[in-house]
Amino acid sequence: MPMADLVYQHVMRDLKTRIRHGEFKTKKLPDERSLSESYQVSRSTIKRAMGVLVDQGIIFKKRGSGTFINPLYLKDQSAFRYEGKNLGITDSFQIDGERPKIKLLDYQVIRATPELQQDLFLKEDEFVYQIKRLRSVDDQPVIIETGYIPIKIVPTLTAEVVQSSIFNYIQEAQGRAVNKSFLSIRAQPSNAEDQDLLALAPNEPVGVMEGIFFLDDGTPFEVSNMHLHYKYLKYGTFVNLNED
Amino acid sequence: MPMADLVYQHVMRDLKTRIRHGEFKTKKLPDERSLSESYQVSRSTIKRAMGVLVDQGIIFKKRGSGTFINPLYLKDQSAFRYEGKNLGITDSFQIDGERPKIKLLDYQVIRATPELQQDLFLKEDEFVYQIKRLRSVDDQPVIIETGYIPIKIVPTLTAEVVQSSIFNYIQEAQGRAVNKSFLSIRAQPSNAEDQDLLALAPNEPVGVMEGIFFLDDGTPFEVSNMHLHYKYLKYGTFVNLNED
DNA sequence: AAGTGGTCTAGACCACTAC
DNA sequence: TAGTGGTCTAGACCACTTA
Repeated sequence: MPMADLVYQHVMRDLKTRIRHGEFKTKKLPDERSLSESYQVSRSTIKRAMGVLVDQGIIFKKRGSGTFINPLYLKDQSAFRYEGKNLGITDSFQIDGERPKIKLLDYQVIRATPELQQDLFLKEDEFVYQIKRLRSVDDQPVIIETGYIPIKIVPTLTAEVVQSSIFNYIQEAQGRAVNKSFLSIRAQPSNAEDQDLLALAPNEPVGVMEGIFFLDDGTPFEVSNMHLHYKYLKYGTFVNLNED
Repeated sequence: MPMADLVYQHVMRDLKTRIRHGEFKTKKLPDERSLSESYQVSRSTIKRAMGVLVDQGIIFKKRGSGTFINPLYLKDQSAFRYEGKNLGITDSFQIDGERPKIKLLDYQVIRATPELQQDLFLKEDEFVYQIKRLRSVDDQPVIIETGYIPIKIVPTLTAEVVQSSIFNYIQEAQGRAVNKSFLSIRAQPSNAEDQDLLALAPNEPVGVMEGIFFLDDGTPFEVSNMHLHYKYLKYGTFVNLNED
């Protein structure tokens, strides 16, 4: 991450920190004009910073009254570990700031199935990498991930690269960033492999996340199927039922 | 719906229509300054309108180059049905267009627990309805839902209303709509009650969704805890991996 | 160098809430 | 009536892409 020192991002992060530290006991934030004054930035910038927190479900606003902290955020911040839109998925997956270890389970090139052809906009007889990996945090296996990437997009992929971050690799090698995805989330009973690799009891389930990841020019880059240890499937999101 | 005639929403909808009608064959939209001119609004307003479309995955921007239409949007708009809308939650819960049957399991008024006081912005000694319902589709039990609603918001609630749609009721009775929610989603092994009510085998899990629903003025309206039959827990969303 | 999107400002005016 | 968030403007300046 560039970690730019944009003003609104700085304000946003600072507010988040102050919220987490319980500074606003009344659950009410200072009004926008005061914040504009204290941060020495324009009110527009305050609004933008707050807008991110609203999208993340951390705060909400009541016109005429003020800005309030979402009680759920204070109650169970772990549910916000992925913070709505900013799900750190697959390559950039992080838990408590620590990058998971990766074990390569399988790595080969296969002919794209009809489904993959559709999802990745491939023609018949095009090929994809099939990459199966196990990610662990603190020796706790967390995700079994099977990814499919068209060889024509990353013809230079190697087994070595695949054991770290593919997203970083394509960013560095080609200057193209992965910045959007479509995700679908569900749950199901664990199968034998899940139980084996994720150290699950037979009655414990897995979360299933299927995603299509896009490059910044809109090209579908990867289809990924993930089985998550159920304790790590926690998705918090703010849903605005308007705006369409 | 108020369907306000906000400028940025008008621009947003107009752009979406023009995109759908294939007006921009080159996949490139006019630049922001031109649009500002042609719509006779400020560039900021153009940016805001476009921001909504970016969030919806319909367009994407490349600094220095321009604004482009996501090819996936033109090829398969159905994949873009978009978030909350199909989520189908609680009252508006729908599966394949069919409204589920509701069985009332429990209905009483209790003193708000400290946790509920916090989530619903209640003072001590305020009361809430506790409503436990089982929803079924085609005789298949799907959701065990326990909801908590402050009596002061809907003092006229009855057992009869509770067996259909509370959201519709408050909309009709008070003209207030539920239009925002914060949801947290996870999964866990089913307990005895889950297995009994949802007809689950011991190894089959439940999806757990906890939500706070807000009225259009920002008032927290309901806290809901749902146990879903795992086959009906499916959440799809667009994720922007930037901004954090 | 020209064009395009990104950030930020300073302020006007509106809509709603609380007292 | 005072306070708060919402919308919109007009414009400055920056960063990146393309040529």
